[in-house]
Amino acid sequence: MKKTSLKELAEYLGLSQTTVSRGLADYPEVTSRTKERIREAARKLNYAPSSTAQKLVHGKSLTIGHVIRLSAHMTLNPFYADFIAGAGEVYSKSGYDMLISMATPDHELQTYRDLANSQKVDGFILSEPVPDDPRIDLLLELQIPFALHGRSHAQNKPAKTYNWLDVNNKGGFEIATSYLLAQGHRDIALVNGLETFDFAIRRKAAFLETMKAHRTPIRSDWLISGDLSEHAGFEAACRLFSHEKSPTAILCSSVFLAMGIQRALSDRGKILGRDVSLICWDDCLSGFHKSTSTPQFTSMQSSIYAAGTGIATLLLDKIDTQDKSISTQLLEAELVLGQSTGTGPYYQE
Amino acid sequence: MKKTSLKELAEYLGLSQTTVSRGLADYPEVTSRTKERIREAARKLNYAPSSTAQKLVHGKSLTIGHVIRLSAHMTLNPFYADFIAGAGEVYSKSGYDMLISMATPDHELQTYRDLANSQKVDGFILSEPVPDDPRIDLLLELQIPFALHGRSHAQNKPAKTYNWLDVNNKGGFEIATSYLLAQGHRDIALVNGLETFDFAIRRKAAFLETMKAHRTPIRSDWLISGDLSEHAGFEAACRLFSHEKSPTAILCSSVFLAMGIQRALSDRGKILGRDVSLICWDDCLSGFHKSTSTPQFTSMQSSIYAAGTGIATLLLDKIDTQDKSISTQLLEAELVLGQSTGTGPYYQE
DNA sequence: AAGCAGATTGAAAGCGGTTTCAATTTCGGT
DNA sequence: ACCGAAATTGAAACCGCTTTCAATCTGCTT
Repeated sequence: MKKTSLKELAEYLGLSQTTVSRGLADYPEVTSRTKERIREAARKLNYAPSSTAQKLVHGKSLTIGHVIRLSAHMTLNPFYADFIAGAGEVYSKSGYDMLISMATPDHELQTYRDLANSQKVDGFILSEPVPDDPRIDLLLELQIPFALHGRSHAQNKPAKTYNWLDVNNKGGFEIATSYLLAQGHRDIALVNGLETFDFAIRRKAAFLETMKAHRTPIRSDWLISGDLSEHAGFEAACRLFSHEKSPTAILCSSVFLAMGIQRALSDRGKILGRDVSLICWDDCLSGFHKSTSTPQFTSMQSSIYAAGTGIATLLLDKIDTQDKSISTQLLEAELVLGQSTGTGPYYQE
Repeated sequence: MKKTSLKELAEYLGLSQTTVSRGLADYPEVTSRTKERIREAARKLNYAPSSTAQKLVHGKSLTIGHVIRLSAHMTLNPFYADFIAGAGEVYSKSGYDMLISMATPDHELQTYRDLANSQKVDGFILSEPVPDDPRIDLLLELQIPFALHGRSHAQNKPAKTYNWLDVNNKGGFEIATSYLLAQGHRDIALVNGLETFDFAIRRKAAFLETMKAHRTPIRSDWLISGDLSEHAGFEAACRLFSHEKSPTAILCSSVFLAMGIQRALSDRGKILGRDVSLICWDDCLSGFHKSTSTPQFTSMQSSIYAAGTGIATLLLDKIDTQDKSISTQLLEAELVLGQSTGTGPYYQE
């Protein structure tokens, strides 16, 4: 099956390229009879317009770029798959394509620059923001549409103006902390992500503020931050339970951490929900937990797939309508009770 | 910062488009002095060639397509992130882009067809093959280069000829089964993936054959297959340990299954490595386990990241050299001893 | 039958580059 | 000072499509 060009198709039909092009694009001035002829010939000759040529004419790439930062350890956030799936869904429905590019941290900004300048993409979705994220300044300067998944905490600068969609990390951890307090826990530890990331900063702030509001003391060695891996969770729990005094409840930032914590507790003969309570943030990695009756972990749930569809919709809307205004969107996380929480020593009806 | 076209750049320099184009492409016939002038002006005016225009003239898209099948449950294989990271690494080094498209099962073939006909991609990487995978026939017919991650078991047809890269599932499970037998286990259960997938078929065959070769009986209700999720692992283990007679060792197809199995055993007060042995297939989801001293699970390890780089390299080589011959590559999985295995009742020095 | 509006059709000009091929310039040799 | 070869440069064609604008073809009015 060979590829046919518009020219060949037109010659075959004895028509001009103009008419054939218009016929396929369903222009009103082409008779429906000839339209039918054209469509049939196109099918027969297996014709499909070259998207490259179309892009050139229209001056748009109909492509959205996602640049994935490969850290030094080549580690990649497994949730990214879900996020991309959500965004990709939206793209295909709107006739857009998704271009994914890997970049090591030192090439990252240049990658954005190249993609924008060569006009390979009409816009970007950014993930994993850090405070004062330099990508924001760059893309504002390049004047290319973009939307950020999360927010970038700006320190001494005027408020940035850019599109973002974030989950309410602060509100979520306020709810979680309050819940643990209400269940009679006072000795609560935090096992968080690296505080170079915006989400970790917000979650920690929520935890500290809520504890303070309840006049509950916090032990600084119970504030742990690190990778969001099973191993890091295991190590953190080992540290938390190596002294005589240990927490009765833990708040952690990922299901992977939660699994590691559970393993460490198991090793010590402690049972989650009975001896120690645990609430974890759960980005709902699909396929991980299907319709269990009661979930293993009590968690703050938010679908990262939904975040993907939401942010893609937001960006495409900005691009299609040429709307220069800024949109932001905050998704709420939901407290879902599982088997990992129970009442603490200070509980009262 | 506005975009500049070649024409504008040429006018600014007082040169022809031809010379400027050649200067930027580092043609030998342009004096190094003018080359320098051109490069500087390009930098100053922020010029970068339009990749669309370049693609049109070269007739190639320099893009590889990955079509991701979204199952009915919108569930996505989390390992895919790693696989893509590996492939993406190779692409960026070779100047290729990666186009990712989501497709529901009923639109899947059409998605491939559209991408190929509109010449958006120069080739495809296929994942998650099923027996007699229809995508293979389609792409062979469309005459577009592609490579399959895995293999497609053909039933009553002549041997397919296509490029593939697979991990040695059969060899891996033979090693794992033999190891369990050598450690004195006889009552071994298999918790496998869905047998609609090629890898699951091969692993089951390896298990059955190895058991048979050792004249060890197999209980059909100890052959379980299902999703590769934590939950499925939990359920499978619950089933395996609900009768008086239960296995002393388990072979399972994913770390997620392993975690679910461990949880179910924990609930029953059984300890992995002491009461029950477990070997799991581990695709080495990055960030999941960083340099632990002794790994939690004994496993057959194979890096899916490496599979991504390998298959991308294979495909790009075929495309760049126009080589029509077929290449195949089999990666070996490695048995890595962890804490989840110990000797069984029939063990002897 | 002439005149004209309205309906179809097509030639040609881009879109932004690369490349062929011809034209011009430079330079060494005599 | 003159000639030809080598080095440099540029005009124009082309990649495959869309769209402007002019040309042709209808059918209807008077």
